[in-house]
Amino acid sequence: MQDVAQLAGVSMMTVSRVLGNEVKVREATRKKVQDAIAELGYKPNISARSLASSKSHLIAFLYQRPREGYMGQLLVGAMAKCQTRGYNLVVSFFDDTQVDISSALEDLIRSSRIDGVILPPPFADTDSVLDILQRSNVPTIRISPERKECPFPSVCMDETQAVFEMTEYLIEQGHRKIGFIKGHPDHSGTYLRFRGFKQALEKHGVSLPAGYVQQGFYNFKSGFSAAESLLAEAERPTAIFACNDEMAAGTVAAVQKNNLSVPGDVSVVGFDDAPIASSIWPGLTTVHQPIVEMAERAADMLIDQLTNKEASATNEHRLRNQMDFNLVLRDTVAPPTA
Amino acid sequence: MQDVAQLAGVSMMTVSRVLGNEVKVREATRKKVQDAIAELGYKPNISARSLASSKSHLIAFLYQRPREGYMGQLLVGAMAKCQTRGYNLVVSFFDDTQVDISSALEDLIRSSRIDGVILPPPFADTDSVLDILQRSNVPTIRISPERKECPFPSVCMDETQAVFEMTEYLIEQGHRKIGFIKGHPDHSGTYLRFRGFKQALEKHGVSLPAGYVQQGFYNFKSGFSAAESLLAEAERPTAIFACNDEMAAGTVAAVQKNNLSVPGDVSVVGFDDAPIASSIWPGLTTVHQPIVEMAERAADMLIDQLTNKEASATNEHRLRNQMDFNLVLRDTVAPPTA
DNA sequence: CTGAAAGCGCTTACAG
DNA sequence: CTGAAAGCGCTTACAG
Repeated sequence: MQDVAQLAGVSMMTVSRVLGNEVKVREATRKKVQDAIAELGYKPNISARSLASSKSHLIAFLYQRPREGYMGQLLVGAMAKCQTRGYNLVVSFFDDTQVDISSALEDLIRSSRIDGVILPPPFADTDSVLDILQRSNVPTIRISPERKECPFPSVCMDETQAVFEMTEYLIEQGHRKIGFIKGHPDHSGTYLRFRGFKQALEKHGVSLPAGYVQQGFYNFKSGFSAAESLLAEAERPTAIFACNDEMAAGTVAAVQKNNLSVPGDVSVVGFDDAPIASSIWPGLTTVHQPIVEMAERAADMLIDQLTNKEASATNEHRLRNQMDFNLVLRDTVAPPTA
Repeated sequence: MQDVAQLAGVSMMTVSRVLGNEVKVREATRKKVQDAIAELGYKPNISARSLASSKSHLIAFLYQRPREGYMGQLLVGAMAKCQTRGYNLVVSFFDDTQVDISSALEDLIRSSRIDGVILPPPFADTDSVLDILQRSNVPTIRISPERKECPFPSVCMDETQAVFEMTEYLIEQGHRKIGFIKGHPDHSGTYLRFRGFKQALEKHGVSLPAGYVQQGFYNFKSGFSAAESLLAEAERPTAIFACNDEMAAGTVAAVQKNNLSVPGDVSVVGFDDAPIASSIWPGLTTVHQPIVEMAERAADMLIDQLTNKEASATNEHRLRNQMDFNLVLRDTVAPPTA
């Protein structure tokens, strides 16, 4: 940094300001400094910066195991964005097996001196986690929370509307016997999605027998066995809506195992458009969540807040933190045969 | 740290030594310091440490896209270990699309001041990458490389032997018409595995028609189409060996699409025991690689080397850097029906 | 809009 | 085996 300052004929302070992207630098000065940086190939030392500013430039991502595909994509998005904006992402696994998530989280905050947190489901709605974060005053962005009253901003999608539209699509195709596989009860999406499903059935006067709703847990196995229950119903459903793609894949496997065909005998739809959706045969008809983009936006919002740019950006964020979905119609839906 | 030193009645220097786990501290002194640390709940500031020691405590993991399941598990292992040993893992994506991997890597080394690198396939055998790392003097551990002559240590598995044994198992079941789906030509495992396959066929006098070997690229789609080619052979194979689980899953789907059953008509085996292996139906018979453990060991070896513990540990590592595999016999293999 | 001074919390290198 | 001094490369807080 010394060298850069010397080459540009200014003080280190000015170089620091250029790097920090502050406004109070004359354009000509800024230009000189940037040229010097480029010429010397200078890269700031992150440790020194962290020490001096008592900011760690670390963002934590609180990960819980299920939903591999979904979490994997969130990670990709968050990491990419953090990387380009000069932050590092610390991924912390909190498994169900972990006895005391609260104290583990408190340790993490104190020892890693985290600047902020990205909170995917299910933690985006976990009171104990939210409490600690608020008390510790750690800037946080939630991803797809169910409850809106929390003071932390969030990025989300209208999951209820998405499921509503997909269910209407099934109904338009002629389906009247539609089974539903719920996700893990800890996850907000489970409720949001079920709500949309019921709204669509109601609107079109389609009934929902009790046996048509099965509990799943967002993984392949639970989808498989939930589907087996559905297929064993006296009135076999002609279509099955699974709350995510892993369970939809399990459903497809269960149908095939029972010597029935997808979509000939049973139509199947999922949710997420995770990698597995295009990795099974037939290709899964599903709701596309812009998962990578949601994570990128969450990281952007968080870093904006950390760098005090939120003042100017607040309005923009308020507007753009609800993302668009779209239905991906692949090959697992067809009109019912009977 | 001041406070800890004061409470323990020693200098900061001694506290630092206890933290660094150096030997030259009297047991009694060490005990006092550790008690003080515990009482105060002191956590060292990583930034300050990095700055003073000019070590970043950052380890890079060079990631390339295909093989989601395999890479995901490597990441889990490497992250967990780094976390417990006080390092942070920086995951760097290098896609094929990236024009110039070399200069991207050089940037990464200079700007992030990385202490070391974990190098999974295919980079473990990529000359340009290895050259830069050697020239830059960055400690590196390779995972499952093909070539042994490189000076960087590695952790591996006897993939050739594993495939040999799995192939013998198919032959024991009575299969004589066995198709093979290769992986991406850039990846070392592709060759190691094909070698074991051919050795087993040779030993048992089983022939291998040219059409029985198809090219795949470690993803579902390529496995699906490679399998379709195999199934179209005049003499349809009764078993198919796919070089990884994603391609094996694609193979299972292709068989089912052709109205054949697995394993009734065609047996299928994979390699890795990635999450997808137990996420399809029927459950995939495959070679279990201890992927998480391999990554943990690689991280351990690297950190040992960085903290100069290698002197004492060298021998142990030399001995234990080849991991054991085992065959996981699930439900995709049965004797041929004809 | 720019600069001189002090300090962030550790470790290195030297003494003893 | 332990300690006093200096410094790592930045930023903060204060001047001008």
